[in-house]
Amino acid sequence: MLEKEARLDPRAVRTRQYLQQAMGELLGEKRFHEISVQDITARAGVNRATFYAHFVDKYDLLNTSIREMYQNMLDEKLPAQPVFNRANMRLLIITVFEFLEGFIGHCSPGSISSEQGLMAQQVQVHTQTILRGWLERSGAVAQHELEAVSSIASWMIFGPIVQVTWERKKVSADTVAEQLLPLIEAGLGAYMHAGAT
Amino acid sequence: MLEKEARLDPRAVRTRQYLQQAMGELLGEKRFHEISVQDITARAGVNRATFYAHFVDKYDLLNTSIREMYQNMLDEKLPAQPVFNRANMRLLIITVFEFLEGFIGHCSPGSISSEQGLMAQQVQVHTQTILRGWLERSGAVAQHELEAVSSIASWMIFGPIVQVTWERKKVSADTVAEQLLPLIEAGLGAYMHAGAT
DNA sequence: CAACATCTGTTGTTTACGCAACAAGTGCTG
DNA sequence: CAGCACTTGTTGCGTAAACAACAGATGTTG
Repeated sequence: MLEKEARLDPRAVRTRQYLQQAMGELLGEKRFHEISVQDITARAGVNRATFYAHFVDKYDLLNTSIREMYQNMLDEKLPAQPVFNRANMRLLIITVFEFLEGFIGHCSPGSISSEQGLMAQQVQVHTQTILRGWLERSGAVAQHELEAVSSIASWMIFGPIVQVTWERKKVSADTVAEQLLPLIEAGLGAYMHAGAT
Repeated sequence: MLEKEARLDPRAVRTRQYLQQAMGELLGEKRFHEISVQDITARAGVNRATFYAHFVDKYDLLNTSIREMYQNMLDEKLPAQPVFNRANMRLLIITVFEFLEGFIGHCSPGSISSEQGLMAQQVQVHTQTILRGWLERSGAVAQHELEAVSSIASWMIFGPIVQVTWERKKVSADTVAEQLLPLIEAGLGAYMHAGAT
């Protein structure tokens, strides 16, 4: 992602950071449903009314945080203006895998907490949004097909990875990518850009 | 020190912390006279106009920071309401020694920078202020003698310690205290409280 | 020395945030 | 179920900080 268009007031930037950091700390101490907005703001040292100037509720805070962390990881691994091609799909698969593993990899098998469910959902939705952008940039899909194709593509990546991650199978991100790419190409190769980047 | 009487607005507390932390970082990178208020506020992420809402200039910031750090160390080592007695003088000597050593102990012998000079001055002045408070609490000194006695007492502690520290002699805080206490008692024993605490 | 770049100290205005309070909602307990 | 403690979402007001701009001061350079 390029430089933000409008510079945010440093105070607002800071406040959001405090709130997000507080949420992260509290999630390490108790379950999501046990955490109140009061807890978050007290931990962050921010007035509770200020919380509502930035987020609708604690779900909004969590979802936003997850999306931003995921997007930061994508920004690190992918080119600045990715198109829908094999190389970028590979990088995306690896990123999704590593991101999910980072969250789920620390739980006992079969245990799915509400925060993990929420987190997984955010990753899927955001992955779809990203793919939609890629497809639009490539111009290989008709406008009315964008939603369908991006949804299918995201689930082809997301579904198998979620299953592998939740079942705690010992596989590497590269292995997963090598297994998924041929299948994705078989189904969506028609929309793929032939060139690099 | 007991709980502050009026709760400071958390925003102001934070801003001061940022500024003080920025000063500390910059002092590790360049000399005091090379540091501008602009540098400090940029590092702290605080608007320059805000700096002047809290401090008169960069000297004020440095002096205040030194005094607060020193006072924090004193608060850790001394009882809540110290009186002018042998035990507390001993603790004070140890604290002064350790505080000065913490700043000066990392320089080459004979090298006295302007920040160290400023820092030493703050310690002497603050030590005198503290001793004045002790004497006043003990009631063993007439009002018109408070300044003189507290000044003498502070220099009897401060002077020898500064010399030892600057000359880089390898002595412990306890050793210095054992050497200074008899001399201080000989000179100021008449004002000392006999009891503990 | 004049010109210039940089910094300082200040000012008025705008913006984000702190605070106290309130009504309503939620969960727990006897 | 009623009572209670706690939380939520919101509001109006006051406060601290951000911002842009200005005049003056300071240090450097040709």
